[in-house]
Amino acid sequence: MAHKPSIPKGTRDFSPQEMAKRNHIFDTIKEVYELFGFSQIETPAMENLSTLMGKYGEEGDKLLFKVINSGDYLKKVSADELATADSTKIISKISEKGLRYDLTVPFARYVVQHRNDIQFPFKRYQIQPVWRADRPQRGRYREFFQCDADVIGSNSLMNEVEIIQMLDKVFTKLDINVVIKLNNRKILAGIAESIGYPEKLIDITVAMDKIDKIGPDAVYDELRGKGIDDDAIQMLEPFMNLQGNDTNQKMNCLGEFIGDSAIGNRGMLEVEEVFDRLKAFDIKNEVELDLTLARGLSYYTGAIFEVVAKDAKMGSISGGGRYDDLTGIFGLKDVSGVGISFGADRIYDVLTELDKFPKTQLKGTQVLIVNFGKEEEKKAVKILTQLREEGISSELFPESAKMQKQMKYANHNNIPWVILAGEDELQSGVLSLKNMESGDQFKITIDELISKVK
RNA sequence: GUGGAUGUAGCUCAGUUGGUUAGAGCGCUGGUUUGUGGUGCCGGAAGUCGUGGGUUCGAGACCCAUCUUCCACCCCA
Repeated sequence: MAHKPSIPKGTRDFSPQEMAKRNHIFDTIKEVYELFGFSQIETPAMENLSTLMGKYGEEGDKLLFKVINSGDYLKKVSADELATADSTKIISKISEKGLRYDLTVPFARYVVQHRNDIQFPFKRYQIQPVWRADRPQRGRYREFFQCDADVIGSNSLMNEVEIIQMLDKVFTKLDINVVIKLNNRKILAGIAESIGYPEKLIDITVAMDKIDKIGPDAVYDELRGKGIDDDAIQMLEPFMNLQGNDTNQKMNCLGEFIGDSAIGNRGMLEVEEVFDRLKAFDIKNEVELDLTLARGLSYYTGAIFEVVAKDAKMGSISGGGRYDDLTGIFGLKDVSGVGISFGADRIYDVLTELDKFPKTQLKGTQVLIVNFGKEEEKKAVKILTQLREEGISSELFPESAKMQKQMKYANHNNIPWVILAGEDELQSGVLSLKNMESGDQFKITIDELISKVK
């Protein structure tokens, strides 16, 4: 090898062992989604750039991977334009496709495009990779999988409640202790309104969101930097300091604060209703009203969710919210949706850190038949076929290699049973079966073997 | 995108103020009287020291660039 081949920054290969673990995560999520009545769709890796641009804020546009046009892609660019070296201007001429940044926007596009075939409310789930041209770090990749579930075409807060149940169920099944954080964009809007800066909603919420990380003083500094005056900042203080999980206290404090804001009040009512409806269900994990939870995506309009693992240092491992008009941008008005996304790659990292992957061997080959040579192979093939017909994953070593090599192969691949069918066994008509874990070996007939391994 | 670290056998890492043929453990591989893996013993292969330049009589060590990974910021799953 002259130069070792490599893969692009922030992308990864997955080994068979890793795939077994990843599938454990995907299967768990899928199972819960289907249990709640969601059905699966897929959309292309590439979307038209016009579908993606402007949906994720200014930062998001920068993080989009653009796909350069095929053929002579510079043909449409004049020499003058090229000379300006203005990449933002030129990009629109040389690229009209981009890799999807998330699954929600492509879904909105899907809903609008197929509106006549869809029966609302439409509950779909989607498990596919997304791409972001971010700088990679731990738990942060340029290609990663999202596992989305959305209900579109229903305003009922029952959907929010179901989503919280699904979050709870998935993380309970995966054995990760989490805090499910809940907030509402309308409350945040009420706060911005009450301190006199309704137009600074995004700046205020982005700053508030960081309180856990950088502390109140740094948040106030950032707000000042955004042009919020000290009086307004002072008004924020009381509930910036509201910690813990006392929902009533938070709501009371909030009521006094944003009582005059119509939108704020609506947000409070929504949150109250969600908590109220939630009482009818047995939720295993903590559900916390977190008034500082903001979430960057600009399309959220109501409930917002975020899930954080209690026992691992990792950003959010799941997030979502309600968006009242995502399809509006694509020409379909007044269709509200609410959804969540599990970050499978981060969940993988958390499970690895906490050593929480199931210990029981994830299903692989159960039986290896040792290959003793041409003659014995004929009998071995029959046994192999019989085992497979019984639904037992089994393989015959493809060549009559040394016994040591074949045993090592079984060992390395965690194959629990090895069948020895050599000259002796063919004579006597019984097989030798070896348990690779205990090392025990005994004579057995094929039928006994099948019932034992099955 | 901004700032800071990192990169030596497949993996985890040693490598002294620049000085002969670059080391260990694990893994891999061969043997241990040829029908038995995972534990023992003996042997072996394996590295253009991330890549490309430069300084020097001499560079794995120093300088520059570039890439990767990691860390902080931004933002986020």
